[in-house]
Amino acid sequence: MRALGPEFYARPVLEVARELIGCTVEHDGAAGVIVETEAYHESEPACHAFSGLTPRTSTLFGPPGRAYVYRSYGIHAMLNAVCEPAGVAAAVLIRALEPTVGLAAMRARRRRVGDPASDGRRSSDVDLCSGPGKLTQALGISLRDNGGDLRVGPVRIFARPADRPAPELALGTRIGITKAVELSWRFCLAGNPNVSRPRL
DNA sequence: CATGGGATTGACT
DNA sequence: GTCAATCCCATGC
Repeated sequence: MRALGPEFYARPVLEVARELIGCTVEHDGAAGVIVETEAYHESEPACHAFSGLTPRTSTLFGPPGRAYVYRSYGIHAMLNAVCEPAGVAAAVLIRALEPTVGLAAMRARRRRVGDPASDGRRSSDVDLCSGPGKLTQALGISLRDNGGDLRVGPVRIFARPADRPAPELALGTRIGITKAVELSWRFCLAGNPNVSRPRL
């Protein structure tokens, strides 16, 4: 498998968001195929970089092909791929994966600590990575991964195998935002059960 | 320096 | 369907 480099990400963010569907995210021995993404761009108010360069958004304004990881609701880490040329702030939020490698490690990291009653209660493995906070927990991705090179790691993204046809996509509006809610900048692998709710 | 608000999730009614 | 948890950081005095 080939890790994607800056030339892949240094393009319009909507294009990258579409083409990341079917690619593979890997970290610390666990991996999954991307089945859901959202695009964010400095020109629209839902993007963290809308109000300019701050310490928090510096990764977004930096070179493409890096990880932008931030904390949401004080609890969850969110994984994004920085896109467009350096100086233009844009990123693709990775929202859901189909788990492929390291399922046991994912289950262990997703198991709630200090709650033995929850062991074995998981309905199925679609709960492992079916949301942006879930997949970072399952893969062990944390804020320390912010700014890391997605070609080199520790978090890496690999190209979709060239011998397979482009997947059929469904698109809709982005989830959990209060501004620019009308933009259809969410992309899903049509019919995949690992997509987060609401399904498209 | 104090305050307020999330690109969410899981537990509960 | 409702709701709390929890922390980083942007903003404003």
